[in-house]
Amino acid sequence: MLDIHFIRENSDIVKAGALKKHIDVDIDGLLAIDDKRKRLRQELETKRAEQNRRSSEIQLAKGVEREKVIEAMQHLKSGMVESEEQLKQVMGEWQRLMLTVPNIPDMSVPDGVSDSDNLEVKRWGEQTVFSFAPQGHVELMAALGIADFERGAKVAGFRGYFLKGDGVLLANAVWQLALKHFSMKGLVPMSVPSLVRREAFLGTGYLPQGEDDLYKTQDGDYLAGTGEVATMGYHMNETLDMGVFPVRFLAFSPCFRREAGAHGKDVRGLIRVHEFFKWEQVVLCKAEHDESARLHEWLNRNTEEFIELLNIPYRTVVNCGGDLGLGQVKKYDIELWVPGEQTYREISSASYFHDFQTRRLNIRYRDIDGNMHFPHSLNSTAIPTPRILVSIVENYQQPNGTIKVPEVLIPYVGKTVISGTQ
RNA sequence: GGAGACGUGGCUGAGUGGUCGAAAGCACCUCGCUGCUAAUGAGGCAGGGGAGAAAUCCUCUCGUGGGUUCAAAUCCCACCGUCUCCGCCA
Repeated sequence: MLDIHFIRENSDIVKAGALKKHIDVDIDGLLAIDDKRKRLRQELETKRAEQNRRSSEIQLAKGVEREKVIEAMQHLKSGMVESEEQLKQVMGEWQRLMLTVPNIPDMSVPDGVSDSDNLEVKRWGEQTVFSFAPQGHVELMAALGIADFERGAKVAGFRGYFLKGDGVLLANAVWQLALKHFSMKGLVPMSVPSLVRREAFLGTGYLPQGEDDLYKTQDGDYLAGTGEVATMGYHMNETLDMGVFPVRFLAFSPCFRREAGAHGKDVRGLIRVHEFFKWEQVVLCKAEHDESARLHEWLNRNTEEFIELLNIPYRTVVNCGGDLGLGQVKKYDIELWVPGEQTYREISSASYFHDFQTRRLNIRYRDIDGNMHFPHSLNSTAIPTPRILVSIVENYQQPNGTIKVPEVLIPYVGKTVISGTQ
């Protein structure tokens, strides 16, 4: 959510921002409603002031005088009911519109409509060259018996999967290495809920617009698609001490995604699944743009370093306006080389939001002068499993269909080659 | 699933119809005292919105939303949340 004062004073910038994000929003409509809201409020406040004045007179008045004032009050009050009703209606509309106003993308965000317009800003490592015809991860893993997609579908339905034997070891090894790598950066590990109340989804900006992408329980809670939701909810409705910044969390959680709009996409394998696990970096910092931008680079670099440890070729893109979420100011995606598809596939997403989320979540802090501010928030994937396994097994495959274990994972996997689980 | 209790400022916690946006303590800030630290004295200190150059003034907020009343933190209703006990259970 943006500050209404900011929207009023910078309506051109807000409109341009929405345009860049290809999001339809009625700023003029909002401003008209806001005028109405201000006017009604003023009227009502004048009447209330009158009421309060009279009310204190009643306390002092005695006898007949008192009766007279009370009667006058009754008239005054009936005149207020209508204004109150009107204001309530206007407020409802106002709030609904406020939730639709997107945050403004940074100057450095390129124009574009979809992820195909994202701009590559970095490329690391050589695309893996094979002396044989490389296989895709589905065939590789199924043949080794470290994943089972057929039974996955039998039991869990479309996009279901089992990991098995060394597939589990591999996933576990990634988790452990991630825990070590990201903790050493100063992030505090946290195991966070996936089953979360609606409030935190509204606060992070996943609702009200993203209802279709979420699984909902019969109790009205939702299954989170990312640990970001619970982690941002952690300090919801709190006033923080300035000394805590930057707050840096490393959240681990199961993630659930309906993939409602992705029916034809990535129908096989571990790229797009309904249920996975993710380490997520979440940061709160002082309300300063430079600090946000600096930490954004830092978060993204943390993940790049992790991929470099695994020694998998990747590229980093800066997402175009049309590929940004409602609250995001700027976003980097890291994409790993997937030999089976001869393309780079997204593994990570790092974004910052300024105070868009903290406003909605009512997270505040007091500065040295005692003034209240909404801190800035950022988040970035640390690493998701099992998607990361796709790039690991495909890039590390050998002619005989076995998988070399990446050097850094050997201590955790306990072997150098994955040669099959029966 | 059954029964009950509770929800007040950054925190703890008092407050059962007007003089309450709210005692007291902690934390914090300013000034004073004090070689330093510690201790201590005086004062200040909730948030949102509006008017104003400012001082200040107006208004709303005691979980949320309704209701009663001239007047609600306080009474009534609904909802949300938290806790305790019993039952079940990994």
